[in-house]
Amino acid sequence: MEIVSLHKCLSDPTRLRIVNLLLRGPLCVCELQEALDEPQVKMSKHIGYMRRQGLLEVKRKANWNFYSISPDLSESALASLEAIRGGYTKDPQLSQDLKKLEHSPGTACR
Amino acid sequence: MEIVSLHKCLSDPTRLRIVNLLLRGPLCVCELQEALDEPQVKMSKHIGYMRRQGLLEVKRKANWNFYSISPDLSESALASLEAIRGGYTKDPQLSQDLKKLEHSPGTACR
DNA sequence: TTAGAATATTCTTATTGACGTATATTCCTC
DNA sequence: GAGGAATATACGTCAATAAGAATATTCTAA
Repeated sequence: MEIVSLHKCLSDPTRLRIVNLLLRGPLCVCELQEALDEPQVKMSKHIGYMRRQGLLEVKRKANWNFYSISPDLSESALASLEAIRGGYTKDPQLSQDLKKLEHSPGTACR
Repeated sequence: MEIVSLHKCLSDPTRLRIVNLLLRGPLCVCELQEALDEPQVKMSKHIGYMRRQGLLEVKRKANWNFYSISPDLSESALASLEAIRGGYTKDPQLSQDLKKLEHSPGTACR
């Protein structure tokens, strides 16, 4: 994955929030949607963007698409992502998203 | 500095090249220009962009503007930049820029 | 005080990106 | 195989960005 492409993925608030959650493990679109409380089309398009850039990969299970950070990333790319995971949890929005995800009442996809 | 703003700065090839060089220390515009071999206006505008975002700071010395990575960055932001410094020197363009900078025949600003 | 060097800004144009509405696709279940 | 749930795509619009040409600004030095 291109360095520039990685940072393009991280340069939008919604995408940053998505990546922040996916750093904890694969999630289905509906889980992301619930955690971020954003319209379906918005989520889908940002996810599609990151998929085209090679940052995300998808696995289909029955009716649900589970997305995760691509396992093919370079060390450098992973280091950039770790910077988010580690430090940016101080960001109120990002940490709130994580809380909401943890306390989510369980969605149909699990 | 906003997380998103930092990544916007890193999401353009020219800006990435500039940051890559500035991670080694302050440089004057003409040095950057020579190392990257890009038109003056292009350099100036990208530098201005990063300055407005809070990533760069400037110190004027006589006729020259020396730019450097802002010292006010958060730990997280610094970690993101370290990811570039450390790993992305594998990138042919970025490492070539560094070489060209080191072997530069000395510009008037020094 | 003028010429010139270093750098920034303005203007225009073309491209990309973000968003919403509506619609399509895919798969499951009955 | 029809209906519905989960997700993606198409289309139109508007804002942001990138690039080059031309011009402006700021400082130095003679």
